[in-house]
Amino acid sequence: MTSQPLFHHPVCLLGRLDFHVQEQFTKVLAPLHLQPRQFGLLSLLTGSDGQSQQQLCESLDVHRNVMVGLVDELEQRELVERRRHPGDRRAHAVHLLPAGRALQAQAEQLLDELESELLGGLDRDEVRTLISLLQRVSRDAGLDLIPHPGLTAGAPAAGR
Amino acid sequence: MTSQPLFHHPVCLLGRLDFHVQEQFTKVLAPLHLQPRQFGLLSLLTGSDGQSQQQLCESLDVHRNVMVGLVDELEQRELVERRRHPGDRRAHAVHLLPAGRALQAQAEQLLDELESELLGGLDRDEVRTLISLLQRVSRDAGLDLIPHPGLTAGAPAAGR
DNA sequence: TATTGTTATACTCTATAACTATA
DNA sequence: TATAGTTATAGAGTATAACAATA
Repeated sequence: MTSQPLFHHPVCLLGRLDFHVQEQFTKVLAPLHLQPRQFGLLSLLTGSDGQSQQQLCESLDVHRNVMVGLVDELEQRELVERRRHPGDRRAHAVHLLPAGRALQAQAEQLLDELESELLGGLDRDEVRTLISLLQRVSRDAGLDLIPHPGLTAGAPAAGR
Repeated sequence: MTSQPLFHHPVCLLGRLDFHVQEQFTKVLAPLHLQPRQFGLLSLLTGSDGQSQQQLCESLDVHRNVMVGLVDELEQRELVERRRHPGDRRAHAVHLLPAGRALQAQAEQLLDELESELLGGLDRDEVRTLISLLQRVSRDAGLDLIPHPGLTAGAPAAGR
């Protein structure tokens, strides 16, 4: 036993790396007063504005009570706005405001820089390989990486 | 924008996958009444018995107050034992008891099975590549994967 | 003076349940 | 009856500080 057996386990390796990465991610976003999940929320809206809180919950994998607080804070800061949902009067349609779009772009740039640092030791092909392998494992585990409606089965599966 | 932009980010992809993986890991260990960190603790002792709580803290990346509780429970279950530390009377030397060694082996087998499931969609080379890439990124980030003393620099670096 | 282990306290996060208004 | 959003409450988990024994 010359080297640490614990981190021969992919599960442990993944756990330790992710812990560090999420910590860095949180630190990078802190000056923008954004939590990672709030960044995720803004990013989802960038892709498809006006989703209900329930839809956002499923994509972000948080409970709906938590979503209330996330949207509350973003709405107070006028980054996001609750409007009437067309077609379901129980639901709110969450819309991105200009300041929210701008902040998301800013955050995304910081994230890109962080990822450049984290993956700086790998070349382009290795980065592509790593992402592709993580995506495959995720999909095999049944995680929705493309939570858009209407893509139930046989989706185009970009880059696999 | 046809596919979800959030999970093009390695940081988000890693986070979501790890969340799922750690959840599965926790479920798999539950019948043994072991938390992932307790498994980690037992595994560290398997590699090198009699470490101080402080040493275990650094390897597992938990605070020393948390370690007290982890060892407490394992000691109550007679999986582990606190003995006098030779050379430092402030410290405790944590030793693995036979039942602890047996339980660790059992847990490790369950973990191996989980990993086979999780990585079942990849072939041998792909698994090796994934682990190797994760290890490189971890090392580049300064994470100690081989926390053994005396291996400060120029370690053999298995599989890199 | 610094460090190991320990305990107590406060704070954050999360999970559960209940409620309302709609469907 | 079931669902979207909200609120309140309790529990788990975490971080901070303080303490005794030893270095």
